[in-house]
Amino acid sequence: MSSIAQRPQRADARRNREKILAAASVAFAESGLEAQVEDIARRAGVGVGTVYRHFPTKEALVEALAAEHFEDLAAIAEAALEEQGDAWEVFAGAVWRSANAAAADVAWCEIIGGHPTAVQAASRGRQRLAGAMTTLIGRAQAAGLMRADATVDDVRTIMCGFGHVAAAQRAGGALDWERYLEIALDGLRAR
Amino acid sequence: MSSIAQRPQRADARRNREKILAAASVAFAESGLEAQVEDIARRAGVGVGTVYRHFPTKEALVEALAAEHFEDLAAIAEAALEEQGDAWEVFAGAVWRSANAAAADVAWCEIIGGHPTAVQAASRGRQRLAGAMTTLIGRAQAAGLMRADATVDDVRTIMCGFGHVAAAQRAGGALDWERYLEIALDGLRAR
DNA sequence: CGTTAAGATGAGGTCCGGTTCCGCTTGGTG
DNA sequence: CACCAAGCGGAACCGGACCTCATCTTAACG
Repeated sequence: MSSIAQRPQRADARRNREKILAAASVAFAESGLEAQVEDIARRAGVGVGTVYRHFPTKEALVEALAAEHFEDLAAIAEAALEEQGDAWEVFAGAVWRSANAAAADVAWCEIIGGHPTAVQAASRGRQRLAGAMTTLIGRAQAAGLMRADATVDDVRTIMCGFGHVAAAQRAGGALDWERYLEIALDGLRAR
Repeated sequence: MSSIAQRPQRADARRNREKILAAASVAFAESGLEAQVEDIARRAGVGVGTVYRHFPTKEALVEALAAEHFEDLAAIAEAALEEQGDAWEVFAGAVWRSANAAAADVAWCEIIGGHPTAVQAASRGRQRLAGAMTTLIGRAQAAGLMRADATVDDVRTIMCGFGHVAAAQRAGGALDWERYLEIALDGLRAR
């Protein structure tokens, strides 16, 4: 059973996998999750067949990138755990940093906004993110700076709205995601 | 030139137009704007060709319904203009009523959320809505109950987020649009 | 009741985008 | 260097959704 010690992946294959991931990242950032597989292949300089050799389905590609993004968000939140000072500012800073990271990337906005495919996957990063956020929220509440009934889900909900506002803004709507966050975070503050 | 006084539209045609509009309304409410033309035709009890006779394109159908929805929202806001009492409560009440009207209708959420097609159209209703909202906001600010820098665009932004949160909620996410609105509106309140 | 043009129909055209598949290429190994 | 399986390419396939059109139906009017 455990004789799966096959010959390791060929070097060019490993390289192609990376190229595809990078190309997909760019394409999705520009065009959102409806970017086309053929476009991704072209950017990566490979044929569509190669993309499908590495990722059985377009959805798998999306999941891989979504997982990556959630890991990034988790890293931001975990870094905030180390910060000293006003607990509200630490929390809000983490949210702002997350938003800034995501805002320029259409697909990232869609993922945060709750795109069905992305919601399933990325459980590991999402859990790390939720864990760190819970702590940040707890501290801000303990300091009396955040409304006592706030939960991680509230933050998730706000970030869902954020994702779509940012996406709509990039699509040309006269919206402003920074303003959105300002208001929404104010709504989480203690009165 | 002005001899366009053709024979009036046939009675069955007028009836069919209404049936199509009603069917589309239901289908879109259930499945969102990606509901299929064939499904709409089936619900209306007509052939697809008939749908296309009345609406040159699916987009035209969406626009017609979007316009209707914005008129409804405008009516809600204008009704609020007549209300007496706490200016903040009047404003918030109008927003809550709008949200309640839209929340059960997937397409309505998508439209409010800033669906590209819908944004173009419906200019008349949107203007009425914006006008009434501006007055409501002004009154609440004059009473010192709303943050002084709030604008109609802020409300639009919040409602964009709302639309998507509500849509995501219907799609199964563990989100809660009522909680969302509670927080967002709190963010608009004067401190 | 006959005539006519508006209206209805729905099978099929067309386009689009994900996925497959088979013949060719190539890195790795003996 | 010879060999071969892993890997690659991209034309073809396929399903799904919007839309068209040639043919049939019927409301309206004299």
